[in-house]
Amino acid sequence: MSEAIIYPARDRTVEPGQTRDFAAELNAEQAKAATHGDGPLLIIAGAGTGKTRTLVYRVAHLIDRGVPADRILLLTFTRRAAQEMLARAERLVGGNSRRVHGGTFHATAHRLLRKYGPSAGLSKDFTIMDQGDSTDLMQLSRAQLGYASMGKRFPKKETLQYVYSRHINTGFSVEDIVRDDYGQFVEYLEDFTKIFADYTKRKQERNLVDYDDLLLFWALMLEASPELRDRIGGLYDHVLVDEYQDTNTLQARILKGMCVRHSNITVVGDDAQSIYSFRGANFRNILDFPKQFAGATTVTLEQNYRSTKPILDVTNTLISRAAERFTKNLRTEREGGEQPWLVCARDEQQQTRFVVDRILELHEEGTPLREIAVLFRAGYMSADLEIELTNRKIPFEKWGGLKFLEAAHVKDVLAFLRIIENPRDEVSWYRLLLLLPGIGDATARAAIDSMASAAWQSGAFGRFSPPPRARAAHGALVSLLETLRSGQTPEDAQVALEIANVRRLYDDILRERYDKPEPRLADLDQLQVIAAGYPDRATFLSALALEPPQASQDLAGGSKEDEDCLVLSTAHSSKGKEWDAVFLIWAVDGWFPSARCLNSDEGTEEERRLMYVALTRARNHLLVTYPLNAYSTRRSSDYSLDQLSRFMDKGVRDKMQRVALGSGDSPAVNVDTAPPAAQVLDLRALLRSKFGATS
DNA sequence: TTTTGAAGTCTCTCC
DNA sequence: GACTTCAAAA
Repeated sequence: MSEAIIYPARDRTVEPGQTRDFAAELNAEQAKAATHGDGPLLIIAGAGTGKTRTLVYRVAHLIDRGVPADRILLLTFTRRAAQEMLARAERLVGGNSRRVHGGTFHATAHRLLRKYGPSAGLSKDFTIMDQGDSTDLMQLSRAQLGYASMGKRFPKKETLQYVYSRHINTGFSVEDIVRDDYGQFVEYLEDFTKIFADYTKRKQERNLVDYDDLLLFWALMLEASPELRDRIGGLYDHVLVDEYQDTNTLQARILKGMCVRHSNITVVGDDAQSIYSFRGANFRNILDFPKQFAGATTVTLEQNYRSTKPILDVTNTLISRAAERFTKNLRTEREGGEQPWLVCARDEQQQTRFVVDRILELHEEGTPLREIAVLFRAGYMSADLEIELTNRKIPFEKWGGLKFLEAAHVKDVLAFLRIIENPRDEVSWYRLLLLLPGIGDATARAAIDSMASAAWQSGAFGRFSPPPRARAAHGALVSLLETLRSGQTPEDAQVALEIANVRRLYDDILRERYDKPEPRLADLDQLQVIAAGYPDRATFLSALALEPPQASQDLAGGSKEDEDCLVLSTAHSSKGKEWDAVFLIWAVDGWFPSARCLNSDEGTEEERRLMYVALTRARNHLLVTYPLNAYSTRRSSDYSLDQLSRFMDKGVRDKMQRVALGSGDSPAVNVDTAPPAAQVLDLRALLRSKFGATS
């Protein structure tokens, strides 16, 4: 399949001074959006309608028009999206576009806070906490106020963190959130407030900033200080926002503040693809845009360039069932092509085998592995598939659901670095003190209190006198910290060296704690490799919090850009991407949609949109599979594990070719019609592929 | 006060 | 099957 069919034309570079022929390279609606002048612009862009292309051309148009590149701010949802867009803009307008400021809301907030935070009473050397750290700190607040040992039904630290975060991001009152989502805890409403107050105080005292603070402080700088609003808002002449349907109220406030002077704001989104409500996103944000920004122009993109008609027929039908919809059905000129498959497998193993076999078949036919993706609702659902791919030596890369930085041993090592960076980092102190033999909760708290009363001087921990049984560990830690503090040689591998030093103490602890330490030690090796790529400790720690590596390959340090390898991804992480062939596995009711999202209509609707996102990633081949027997005892529950996802209703199924995989070596059977020869699978033949067969 | 072992709780999505 | 929490032992 040549790219020319997928896109109307390639992004074309134009010599300086030359005018770009938008009419030739974009369709009418795209061109209208790209060449829009000043003032608010809302682009409703359905899946595959050239949203990125339009945005990239708009950036090019602005630069052509004389807007300095570094006065354009491009906010995207993920780091990957930002990189892709800036790379394409560069191809279009040349290196000049590299000066466009781009990134996620959080990364941009971080950059601005480092620069302007001190003018707003924020210490310059604050530490960023990730969600796990916030949860740990919430636990400290919870315990401090004596709630840890209250009745069993007191909300857990995760619940507290969720309510807090939701409150900040949506602006809903704590009371409303608790009533709506955690009715059983209404009696503790006052306690929620008390804990949040303590949590907030701790963050300030310990110089810590959580994800929500990044956004909140950005908004507050704009709203509470006319001077800062002028300085920060004055940095940019144009603000462009991707995936606007996934922004929340707090982010809308930020945008309002950033554009208060010029109203040059462009947002792109698709309400049918809003899938981040758990993060406070509200797709009504996109509908309210014209209200928020008076005089907004709206452009709707409905011409799909990605998928074939049979695929679009399925996805259009799927989304037509949504309770509320604001975009129309998409149309395509890509007639013909393979009808999407709906494949029923006996069990997980058969599903896995089918997917792998079919992947090899596609690959034999000339589809590069990189053009094939397997999608699923949650990260763990690909476990069996990953094993099989490894056995068959098929290279793959997994997106989303990566827990590398959340792994306890990685966080442990980072905790050492963080207390060097920020001696007041209570979360890290507590974590690493508990690692030491002879130190438990009580001693750790005593040590922290002692340091706090000594104003967190660097020698404070050395002067703390631990109980006798912890004396050895205390001494070892003190000498390690001294080594780390004194080692200020400005070498390239400085952070990596620090990690090596930490590991002299930590590796033994790790071996002591885990039966199988090898994989964890290997993780730490990887961490050292990553660290070597950063100039200094502060940059390294901030980058890890804000831009966690997308795939495990990123972690190995080497870029695998060139390598042809299959993509496994959660449905969430697949957004914004497209592949020639897309498999969706585990299309089982209770799995996708996830059972825990089915209590509410909103939850169900969001799951439907999520499946829509997943299926609209496909250009030419779409295969949905579901095993009949999950035969695991993963969860005893009242929903049935062996039914096809409710979203694959009759109307959707009728537009697919339905196949039930036979048992053993017998060929697959089309359940709708007699099996035509073309659909019979030859599993044996596939085993002879170049990846080598299993026995 | 720390450690240890046993019972109990859920499983996601992401900056 | 991994992680948390609780209660009893050291």
